[in-house]
Amino acid sequence: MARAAAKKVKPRKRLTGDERRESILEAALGCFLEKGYIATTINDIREASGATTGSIYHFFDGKGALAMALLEDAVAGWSGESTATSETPEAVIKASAGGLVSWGLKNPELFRFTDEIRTLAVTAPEFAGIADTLAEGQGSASASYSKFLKAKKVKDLPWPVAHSMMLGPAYNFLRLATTGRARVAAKRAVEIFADAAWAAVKA
Amino acid sequence: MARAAAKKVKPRKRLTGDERRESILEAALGCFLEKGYIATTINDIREASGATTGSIYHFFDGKGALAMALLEDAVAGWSGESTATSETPEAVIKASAGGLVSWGLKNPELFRFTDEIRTLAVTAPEFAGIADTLAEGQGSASASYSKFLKAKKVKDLPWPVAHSMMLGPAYNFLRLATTGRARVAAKRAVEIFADAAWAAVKA
Amino acid sequence: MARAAAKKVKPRKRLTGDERRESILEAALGCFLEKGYIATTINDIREASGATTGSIYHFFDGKGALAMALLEDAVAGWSGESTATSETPEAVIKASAGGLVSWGLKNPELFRFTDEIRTLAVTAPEFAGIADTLAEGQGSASASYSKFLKAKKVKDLPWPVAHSMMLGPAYNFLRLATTGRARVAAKRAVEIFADAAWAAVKA
Amino acid sequence: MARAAAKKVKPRKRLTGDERRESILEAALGCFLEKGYIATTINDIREASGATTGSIYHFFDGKGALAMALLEDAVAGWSGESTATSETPEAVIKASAGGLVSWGLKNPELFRFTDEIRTLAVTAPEFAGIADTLAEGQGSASASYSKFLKAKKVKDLPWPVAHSMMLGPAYNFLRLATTGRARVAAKRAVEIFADAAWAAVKA
DNA sequence: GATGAATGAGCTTTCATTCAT
DNA sequence: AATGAATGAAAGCTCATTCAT
Repeated sequence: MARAAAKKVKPRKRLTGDERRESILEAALGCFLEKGYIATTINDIREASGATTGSIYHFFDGKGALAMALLEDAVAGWSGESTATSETPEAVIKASAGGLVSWGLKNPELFRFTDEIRTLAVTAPEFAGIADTLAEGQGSASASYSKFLKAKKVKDLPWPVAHSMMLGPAYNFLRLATTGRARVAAKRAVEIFADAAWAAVKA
Repeated sequence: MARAAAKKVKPRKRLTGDERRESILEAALGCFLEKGYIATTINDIREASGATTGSIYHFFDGKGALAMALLEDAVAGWSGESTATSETPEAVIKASAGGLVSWGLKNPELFRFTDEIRTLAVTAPEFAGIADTLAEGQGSASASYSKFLKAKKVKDLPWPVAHSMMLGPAYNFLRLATTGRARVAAKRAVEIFADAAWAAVKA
Repeated sequence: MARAAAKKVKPRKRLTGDERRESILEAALGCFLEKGYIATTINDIREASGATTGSIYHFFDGKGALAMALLEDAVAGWSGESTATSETPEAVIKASAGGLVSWGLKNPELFRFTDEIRTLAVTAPEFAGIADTLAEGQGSASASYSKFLKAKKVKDLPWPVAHSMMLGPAYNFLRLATTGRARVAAKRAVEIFADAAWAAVKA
Repeated sequence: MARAAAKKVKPRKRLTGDERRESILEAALGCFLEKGYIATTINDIREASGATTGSIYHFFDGKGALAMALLEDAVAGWSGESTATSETPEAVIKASAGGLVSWGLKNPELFRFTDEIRTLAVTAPEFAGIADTLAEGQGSASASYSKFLKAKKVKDLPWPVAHSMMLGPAYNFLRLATTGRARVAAKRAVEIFADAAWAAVKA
C-alpha cells in the first residue's frame, strides 16, 4: 500500500538468461499462490524476483503469459501423479481421481491457482483456450473412456457426465480442502475418491 | 475544496427509491452475467441502469456490495429449487443434487457468476465470508446428513467428503455445461445427477 | 468508510424549527471538533444530528455557513473571557492574554477548530473575511492599544507587532497544549501569559 | 482486466530520474504555495511539472509524500537561518527567533505552506508525526534551553512555555505578515523579535 | 418545513505495458 | 540482456449541493 518512494537501487546479482528466466517464473508462482493471480502485480513479481520490469517483459509476454507457463508445469505434475500402473479400466480411473486428490493435497496452492485461472478463463479473453488445457490434464482418462465403454466396462454416459461423475467429487473436495474447509487424512482421501470414481461409472 | 456546485440539472426520470434500487440491481446483474464481475465497471452499471454514479453509491456500498446483494437472491432461488417433497433421505439428497442441476441449467449465467465470486472470495477480502453463504445454499442437506447418518441410512463419511460425493458431480457438470462444454438434455441431467448423488452415499 | 447501504429510515423525533436548527449546529460542532472541518462531511452532520440533508440546507447555506455560525459563538465566548475588571492598560492587556489562555484551555477543541478555519481562510475563498473576525476576537485590545500608546503606557510598536508580542506566546502555547504537547496547570498558565503580555509591551 | 495497452507514445522530453524527480518537486511546491496544499490536485502538479500521473507516482507515494519531502527542505532552510554565531544564551535565542522571522519574511509562501500542513497534521493521519519534525526545526534552541537553565541564564519555565515566550511572537507576526496583515521592514522586524525573545526569558 | 434521491465533476490512485538508453 | 522512467486510460469512489415531491 505504502509504496516505497524512489527506491534506491540495490545491486542485483548477475544472472544468466536462463537463471533469470527461472527466477522470474519462481517469483511469479510465489506471488500467484500467495495473493492470487488478479491481485498480483508485475511490480510484485519484480520485487520478488529481483529482476527489472524490462527483464520480465524480455522473457515473457506479460502477466498472462507467465500464468500460462506456470500452468503447463502444473498440469504436467498433475498428469504425472495420475498415471496408472496397469491398463485396466479400474486402475486407470482410480489413478485418475486418486492422482488428482493426491496432487491437489500436496500442492494446495497450485490447485487454487489453476482453479482461479480456470474461472477467469470464462470471461478473460487472455485465457481463452486454457480451459481445454486444463480439461486435458484433469481428464487424462478422457481418451480411454470410450475405449472402456466399447469393452462394456463402464456405464454409457456422455463424456461430460462421466467426467463429472469420476472427478467431480475429487475436485469438489479439493476446493474445500484447499480453502481450509475440509480436513481429512490425505491417504484416506485418495482412496475414498479413487474408489468412488470407479464405483460411479463401472458398468 | 469547495466542490463546484452541481451545474445543470438534466432531470432524469424520477424513480422512487425502491425502483431505482431495483433498476441498479438489475443492471448490475446484467453486466455481471454478461462480462463477469471483474470485467464489469461501475461505469458499465451506470450506463446500463440509467442511474448516476452517485445514485449507485447512494444505494450500495460499491461493486462488492452489489455482488453480495445479488448473490443472496441467487442462493435463495437455488435453495428454493432444491426443496424435497418428502423427508426421506433419498428424497432429500436427490432434491439437493437435482435441484442444483436444475437451477444451474435454468440460470447458467447466474451459476457462472456465483462460481466467479466463489473463486474470487478465496483471495479477495471483500468477499470473505461469502464462501460460507454459498456453501450453505449449496448444501441445504448439510444439517440433514448427520441425522440420516444416525438413522444408518447413509455412509459414514466426514461431511466435506459426503458433500463432495453428492454435489461434486453436479457442480462439475454445471461448470462444463455453463461454459458450453457439455450438452445434455436438462431433464435427463437432473435425473442422472440426482440418482448419482443418492447412489454415492446410501448406506 | 464502509458506507451503510440504503439505511432503513428510523423514525425521527419531530422537532420545532429552532430545535432542529440547534440540533444541527450542535451536531456540526461535534463533528468539526472531533474530526476537523475538512474531514467532516455533510453526511456526518446528518447522521449526528438526525436531520436530513435537505433540512440542513434549509437552515444553513452549507458547510461553510455552519462553520461561520459556530465561529461567531466561539469568538463570543472568547471575548467574554477576556473582559477586564478595570480599564487600566495593565488590566486590559492581562485580561486579553489571560482570557485567551483561559478560554483555550477550557475549550481546547474549539480552539483547534478556530485555528483550522483560520488556516483554511488563507486559501479558501469561502472563508475570506473570517480572518478579520478572528483577529478581532483575539485582539479585543486592538482598539485600546493606541489609546494606551497616547497615554505613554505602552511601547510604541506597530499594532501587528504589539499584537504579536502580547498574544503570540499565548497563542503558541495553546497550539501546543491543545495538541497534547504541553501540560501546564491552567491557572498557572493563565497568570504566566497574562504577565508576559504586559511585560512585553509596557512602556 | 487486461489493461488496455498504452496506445500512442508521444515521447516526452527524456529526463534522468533525478531531473524528473526534481521537476515534480518544484512543480508541487509551486502549486502548494500558490493555491495551498488542499486545493492542489495531482492534476495541477502534473500539468505544472510536465510529468505524467504515473511518473509522479513512480517517484512519490502521493500528494502527502510530496508535501513531506518539501517540508524537510523547508525545515532545513529554516534551521540554517537560525544558526547563531556565538554560543551565549543571548546569541542563541536571538538567532532562533530572529532567524525564524528572517526566514519567514524571505519565504512567506513557504511559511504559509508549513503552517497549513501543521494545522492539517492535527486531524489528517497522513501527517501524523510531522508536528514533531516542524517543532524541532522551529525550536533549534530546544536542547539548549535546559543547558542555559542550569547556568541560571534563563527563567525557569517549562519548555513549552519558554518556547512560546521566545517564538510565539515571531510566529504570530509571520502569520500576519504572510497574509498581508502586517507591513514592517524586515530588518527591523528581525531585530524586534530577536530582542523580545531574549527579553522574555532572560533570568 | 421536511425529505432523501439525484447530480456529476472531480478526486486519488493503479498498473500492464512500452521503449529510449 | 538489462534498465527503470514513462505512459495514460481507466478504475473506484466522494461529496457539496440541488430540487421534485
